[in-house]
Amino acid sequence: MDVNTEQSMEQSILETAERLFLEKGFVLTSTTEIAKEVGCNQALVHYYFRTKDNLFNTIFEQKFKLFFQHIFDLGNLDELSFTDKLKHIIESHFDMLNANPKLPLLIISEFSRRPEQVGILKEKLQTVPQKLFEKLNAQLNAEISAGKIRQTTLADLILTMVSLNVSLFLFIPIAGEIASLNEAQRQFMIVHRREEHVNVILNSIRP
Amino acid sequence: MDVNTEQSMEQSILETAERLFLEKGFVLTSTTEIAKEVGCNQALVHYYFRTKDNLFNTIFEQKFKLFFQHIFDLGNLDELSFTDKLKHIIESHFDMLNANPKLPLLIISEFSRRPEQVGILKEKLQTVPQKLFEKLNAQLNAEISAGKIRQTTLADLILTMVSLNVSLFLFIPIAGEIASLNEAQRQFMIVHRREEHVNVILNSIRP
DNA sequence: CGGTAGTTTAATAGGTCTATTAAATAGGTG
DNA sequence: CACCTATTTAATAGACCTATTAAACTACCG
Repeated sequence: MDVNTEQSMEQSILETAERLFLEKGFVLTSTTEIAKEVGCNQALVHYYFRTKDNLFNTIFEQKFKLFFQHIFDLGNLDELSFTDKLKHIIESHFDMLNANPKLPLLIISEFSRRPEQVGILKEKLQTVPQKLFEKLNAQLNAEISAGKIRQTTLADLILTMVSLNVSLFLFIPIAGEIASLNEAQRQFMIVHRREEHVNVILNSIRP
Repeated sequence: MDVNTEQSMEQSILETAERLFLEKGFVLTSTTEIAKEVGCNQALVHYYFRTKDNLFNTIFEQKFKLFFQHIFDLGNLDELSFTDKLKHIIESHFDMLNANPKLPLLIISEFSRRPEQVGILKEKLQTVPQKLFEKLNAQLNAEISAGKIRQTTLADLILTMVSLNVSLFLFIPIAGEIASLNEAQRQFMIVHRREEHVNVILNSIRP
């Protein structure tokens, strides 16, 4: 088989399923529809993945990791000041979401509506880089002690960042439906808010 | 019929449907299940509301209004400074969400996943109090001109507020599942973040 | 060329869901 | 009581969904 030009059915199913799950969520995506989009028989989906839950978990283990672990993956720019590191983390987290704008809703809905099922992936997420958190935390506390940053915690800062970044991409479809944003307006909003999130957070930690 | 002690079936169906829609979303809630919880025949749900879509729209027109219009409903504390008004708006918005913690996910998922259906309610939301927005906006611009607040827009401030407040209640189920928060920890987090959201926003607008 | 393992399909069981229909029941009014 | 309207139920049509099974197809290997 020509591996370069023609992908395996298994791979096609995976990619189509990923796209559909992200677009419509777990419940509204049927194995029948996945098969139709791939152009294969519906039984083939079950041949490769046995159950719809399996297929979902196979795909989104990786997505969950992306979503949760990305935050600390680049806090190791050692030479930078805390503020510059923070700016970098915010922008990089924002960019990750911009590249995966439908990921937050999927993760939030699946966690909220089918916690038992998604909880299976829980232990695989526990690999949060504790080390990097501790290092950043130490640097933050040093700056607080030096009176350069107001009293706060790293957890609060991260929660604020994730809240701002995630919400933007959650709200864009609503804004699109209600305020009828066109593509240019949508793009402007994204660029503008990227800056604004940095401003808000950096301003908010001044003493 | 004893109206005081025994509600009508129609009312029971409405209340049960509201609870289930909020818990599990539109797709995962069936008219069969609503009927079972109410203790009536499934056809009765359709007798009163004809379709599941009707039932959903009947219930959530009011919820949508609550969600979108609450923001400006109390910006009319004329004597307060802009900063104090803003603090008041943030806290009041937060409290509304705390009283309806499952509302944000429902609204966001339904808008994102079934925009056609929910778009029907769009025009009913257009009644945003333009007047109050303009008044607040004028006051903000005055303070900016006076150099008391950094350059920003009211829309940005509101988006930031909604992002912070909404996200907290979106993330709590996830935090509960992953970090296994108990009820006391959950409550502490809510009280703490209510203060923090005010701090972040008010600090962030200093010049 | 025959066999064999892996892939794909057709067919279908068994379940649930929405919505409709016709029949049963209840409650009030003349 | 007889009637009438509004409510409630039982039954079911029709659609779709997940998962399984057995049969067909393909390609490679000896």
